[in-house]
Amino acid sequence: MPTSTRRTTWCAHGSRARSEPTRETLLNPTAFPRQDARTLSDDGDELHFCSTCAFSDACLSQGMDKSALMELHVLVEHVGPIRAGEHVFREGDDFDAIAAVRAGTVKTYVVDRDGREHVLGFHLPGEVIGLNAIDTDHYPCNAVALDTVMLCRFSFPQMELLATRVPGLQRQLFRLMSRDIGRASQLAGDFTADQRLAAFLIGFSRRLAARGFSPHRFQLTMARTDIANYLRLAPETVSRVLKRFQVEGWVTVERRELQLLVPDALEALAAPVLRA
Amino acid sequence: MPTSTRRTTWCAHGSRARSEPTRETLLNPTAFPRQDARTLSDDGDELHFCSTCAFSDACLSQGMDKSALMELHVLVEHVGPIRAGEHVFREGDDFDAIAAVRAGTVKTYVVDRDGREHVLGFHLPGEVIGLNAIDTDHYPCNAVALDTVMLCRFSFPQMELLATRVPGLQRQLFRLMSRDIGRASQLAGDFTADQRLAAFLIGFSRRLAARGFSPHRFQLTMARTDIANYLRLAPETVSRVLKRFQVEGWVTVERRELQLLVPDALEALAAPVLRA
DNA sequence: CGAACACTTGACAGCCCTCAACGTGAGTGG
DNA sequence: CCACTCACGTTGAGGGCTGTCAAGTGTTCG
Repeated sequence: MPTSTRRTTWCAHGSRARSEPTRETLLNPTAFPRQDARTLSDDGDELHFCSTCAFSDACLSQGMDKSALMELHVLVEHVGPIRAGEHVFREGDDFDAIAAVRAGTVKTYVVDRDGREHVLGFHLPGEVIGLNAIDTDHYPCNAVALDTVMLCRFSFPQMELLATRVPGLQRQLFRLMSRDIGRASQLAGDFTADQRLAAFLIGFSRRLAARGFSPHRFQLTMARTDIANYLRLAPETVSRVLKRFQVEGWVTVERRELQLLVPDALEALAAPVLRA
Repeated sequence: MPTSTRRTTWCAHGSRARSEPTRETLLNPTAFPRQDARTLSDDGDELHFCSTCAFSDACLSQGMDKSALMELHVLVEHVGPIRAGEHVFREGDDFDAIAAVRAGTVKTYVVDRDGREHVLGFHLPGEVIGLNAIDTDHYPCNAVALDTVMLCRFSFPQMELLATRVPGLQRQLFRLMSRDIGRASQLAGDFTADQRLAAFLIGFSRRLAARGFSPHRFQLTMARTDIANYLRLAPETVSRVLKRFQVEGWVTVERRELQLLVPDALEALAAPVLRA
């Protein structure tokens, strides 16, 4: 019943923000101690937010003043941990918030009426989910945690309001959405299985690198089936192509542990997809 | 040279705005006379803009006050006519404006390094182009007129600025971009040629209907090759499937003139694609 | 230890792309 | 009015990529 109105399952089974701000705290942002920790796993409880956060660019580089920064900070609601298999939201839920992934991987997907699952995307730390729900006021897809996930939740009505006062935030939202448009269309092309998988691996590697993780050795947090449903291939094809890459000596694959030995070869394959 | 910085070709061969506002006019929005004409081919020289415009919803329904409406109106620069085959912008051009199609059809596409053309979308009257350029500050694709095109051009920096003062406009921009994300991902699925073409025809029909045109009988403004490159099919396949639809008695096709006889049959086929 | 699940590997078939040739309509110039 | 050109579209034959089906292996978890 996709048309029914129903409450979001946000944080349905996860614990709430580890230190839920009291109303007094909300009105007194200075209560948050300033820290300079910039580790990948920081919990965001400082003015500069999580260093991995998609909004940190907006905050730090766009000349956002301190008061605006604090206002954004007050909006944040820490959600999690959400365990693997638990849903962040489901298709048809009322849209009321977007979220930045703080840790873990979120998969967004839809199920068509034939029961086939279509994976829309995998969202890594620092990336934002929920932007495609703005148009219809309902989430048009499901979002599920692939491993243990921590989120920064932002009420969208409040975010919208703040964006009118903070041009840097508005601009960052525009950029994020614009980026999603491009990313969504890049896999729409008719590419071979090899090209698709190479593009997936290179894209994954680049996104990890952008957040400070190793681009050469990383873990695939999703099942082969998920990759297949994302790339519009059969799971068997994913398996076969990965094998072929391994035989070529371009990668090593051990369960979900992946190592890129010859990134250039994959880049060459992926070129038409990534820079189509 | 996709990395080179180069001026946009906006209105490269078309005539400029028919009544370019003077600086005084810009500062005196009341100089624009109010009109109530709401025809599909109105030229937008009134407060309510073209009735087909994607922003008219934002203006009229979101409670935008009169002064804000006038400010938006002042931003509009009428561009055209642009003749078939002329480009609105090209990949790599500096991004400085978005545009609403006022009349005609615009095709956006990219050419990969193998020389193959990938059509990203067809943009009908009332729809907006250029939103996917915000992220990189350069247009990531080409935009070409398929027939005689008229545009409403909006300087994006000015639009952004105005959006901070007019929440309704900001919201409309968010909605438009959110919609594009969804639309871009819906053809990413692995569907049969029949499903893709049915979805294309139904989608085209619906979009025309939304702007007041006949949903049952319309003209395909693009070549079979364009449709094929959009749906990731071979032109021959498009031809064959269209033929099959015609044999089934679902449509009549005469060159680019198309008539939907049994929309339900096509809807059924397209269902997995449109509401995947 | 057994069951469920994820993943791999193999055989086969089907959809659609490729290649090729032909038909058609619009525009041009004689 | 007609011949010509050219782009666009159609139709046919053949082959390749990848999906489907099936069986087997390895891993996790109860």
